[in-house]
Amino acid sequence: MTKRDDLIKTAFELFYQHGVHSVGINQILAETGVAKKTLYSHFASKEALLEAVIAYRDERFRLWLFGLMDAHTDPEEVVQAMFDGLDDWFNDRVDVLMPFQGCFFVKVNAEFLQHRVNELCFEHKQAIVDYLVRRLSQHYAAEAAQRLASQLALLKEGAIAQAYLGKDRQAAQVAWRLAQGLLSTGR
Amino acid sequence: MTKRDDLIKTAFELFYQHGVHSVGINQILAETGVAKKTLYSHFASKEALLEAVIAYRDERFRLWLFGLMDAHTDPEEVVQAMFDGLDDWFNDRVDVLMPFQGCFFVKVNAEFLQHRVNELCFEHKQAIVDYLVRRLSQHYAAEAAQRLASQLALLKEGAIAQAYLGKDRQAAQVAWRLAQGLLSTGR
DNA sequence: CGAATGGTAGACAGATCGGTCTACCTCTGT
DNA sequence: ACAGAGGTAGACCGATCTGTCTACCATTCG
Repeated sequence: MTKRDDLIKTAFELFYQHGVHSVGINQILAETGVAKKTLYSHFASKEALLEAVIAYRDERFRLWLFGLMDAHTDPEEVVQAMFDGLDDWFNDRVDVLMPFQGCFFVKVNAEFLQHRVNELCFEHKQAIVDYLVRRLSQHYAAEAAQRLASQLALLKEGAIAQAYLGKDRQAAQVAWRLAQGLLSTGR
Repeated sequence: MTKRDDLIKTAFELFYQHGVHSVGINQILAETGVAKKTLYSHFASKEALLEAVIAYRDERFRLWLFGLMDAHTDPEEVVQAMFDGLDDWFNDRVDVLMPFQGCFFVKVNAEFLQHRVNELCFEHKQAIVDYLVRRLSQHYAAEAAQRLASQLALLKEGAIAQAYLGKDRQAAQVAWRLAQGLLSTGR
């Protein structure tokens, strides 16, 4: 593992747990054992490091989630794979995502306003909606696929929020039950 | 308006928009025109001010939301009142809540870990679930009321998340459609 | 061998933070 | 008129922040 990767991974863990503004550069350096000059040779600023961290988490999360869903073709199974995955995440059965602390992008987004990172967080969420639309379009009309994707995204975000702040580790199952109603009735 | 109230209101607006750690005491003082000594005569620390801000927002939000829902008795109307209210909030038609910037409690919660304010944020969410259970218990069995409240809370949080980070101002209507399916089928 | 490269350790600068304290001003009640 | 209360303005303190810079060390390569 390169020092650059080590910095990104450690920064992610600290940002994820304590928030971006609560974590200092020196804390990240102490945790990794990397020298300050090395950090600033890889990243122009703390903000540049944060952007790399966002890209890192975005890639990890999407690869994990889409990997689960790619294994199915039936739309109900595709969607179930997502909520089953969320259930695993909420209950810390997914090593690659680190212990569950809510949605990293929601948390980062909460700390900034009219800032470049807000756009990056939005793009992550949008990429997941786009994937849902793409998969659902194989079995539904364009309009229905779009509507279903919006509804499923809402259920996914609701589940994450309830699992974290609401401390309901079974929120993914609640969301999945609601999603089943959607897929069967085609509301 | 007392200086104390002015401080709380201004601190809320700044914390809500930019995050707690991004806003300094001096910024709040400059905005209100209150002297630093006056602030520290009312609040022991920035953290104490934050706790007062949380209590302020909690009261305002609950009074607004419960006020809407208290006006109805039929469970479907009670729930519809909630999602109609959310729709008004997302589209800035509720002066008392300030321009929509997502859920204040979710944002504050994101900036702290194992901290007193996390508990306060949780209590706000719990108070709303408790209210839902109480209202639904008038027309449903205890178990069904509990299950419905969990589902509705998930839909509410999902709508807020989608409206803010997802930039979907119609998220409340999406959530309401899903809620209608719940109430009619009694799933 | 000896120069260059790329790392470490950490002092340092400049800004900003939360919080304290002094000095002054302006009302109010007697 | 005058004492006291409560406000303002802002200097000030120590801590901490991001980011720069110097000095040194280890490895590698000609």
